[in-house]
Amino acid sequence: MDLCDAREALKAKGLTVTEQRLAILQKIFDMGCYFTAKELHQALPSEKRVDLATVYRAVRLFEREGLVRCVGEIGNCRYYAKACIHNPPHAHFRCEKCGRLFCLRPFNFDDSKELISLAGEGFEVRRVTLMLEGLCAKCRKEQLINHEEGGK
Amino acid sequence: MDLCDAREALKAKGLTVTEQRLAILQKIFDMGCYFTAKELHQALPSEKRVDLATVYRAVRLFEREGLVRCVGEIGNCRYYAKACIHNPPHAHFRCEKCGRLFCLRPFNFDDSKELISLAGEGFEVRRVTLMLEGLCAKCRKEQLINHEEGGK
DNA sequence: AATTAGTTGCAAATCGTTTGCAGCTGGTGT
DNA sequence: ACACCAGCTGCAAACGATTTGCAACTAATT
Repeated sequence: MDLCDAREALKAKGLTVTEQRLAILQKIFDMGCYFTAKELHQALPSEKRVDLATVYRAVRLFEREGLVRCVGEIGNCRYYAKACIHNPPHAHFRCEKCGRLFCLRPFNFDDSKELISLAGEGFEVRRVTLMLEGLCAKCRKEQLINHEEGGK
Repeated sequence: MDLCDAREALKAKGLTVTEQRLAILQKIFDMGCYFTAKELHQALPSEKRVDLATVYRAVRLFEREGLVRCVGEIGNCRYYAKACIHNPPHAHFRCEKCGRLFCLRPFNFDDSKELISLAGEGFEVRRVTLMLEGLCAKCRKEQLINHEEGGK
């Protein structure tokens, strides 16, 4: 199943359809690669007055239902992405300098036997989070330039 | 360098040697696979009266200096491990049921060209965090048993 | 339309972590 | 041994993301 219509998705999961959930889920479908609960909340039209707590509750619910998945935790804040065949699991790169998060080329979850086999016998792997950290190309270049200038 | 003596390690890094840092770093060397700042704080002898804030500051400092590394963030809390050749980077598994964290067999950071190559040209990868999540063997077994009983 | 289980908004609570600040201490030069 | 000062520490308060209690509201069912 790979629904892009919020109402259909909620119904398919047997969830109560409310205005707030529709707005939140539709926004999730419209969002780019990843988002935080706060970004989601801010992206919602303010006249709808969806409470931040409601956004958190909805995201948690959608995560349990497999409509959304957590792609990483940075600082004390969680990043989510819509879970659908158009957005397969993939690694992320976080720049220590500018803080930006980059989506990397997908690693195939099912084929990545090697990653999953890291877990021992009897373990059930439901999620793999792969986060790389360091300097992005832009910040690395800037740092090199600064070093040169400083070294003169 | 792979020091196991707290005082030597601090000196080698050019850091001020204080009673508190000695106690904290020595405890880190004595700790098992991973620890949180709070666990570290609680593990310290209470008569020393090392403040929790001091522990946080020390851990952050040690991380910057490469004595310690962050192995993952779960919920809003960070897990650290001592960084030394006896404790090479390795994946972790977190059980969704019991919350336990397991150390998995190490993946070789230097050899894992494949993981690092996920980042694009020009990116500098300084850290790789690989976290698997799901059910540990014990919780999985318990769940199977419960399902059987429930299905009778 | 009545019922009810589930949902929402609001405010307050949590929890890990960070920070401001005044007092203390380690390391250096005398 | 002494004085000095940058850097640490303890304390309490601040912070930011997330969760929760509760009373009012609403979707789905009868």
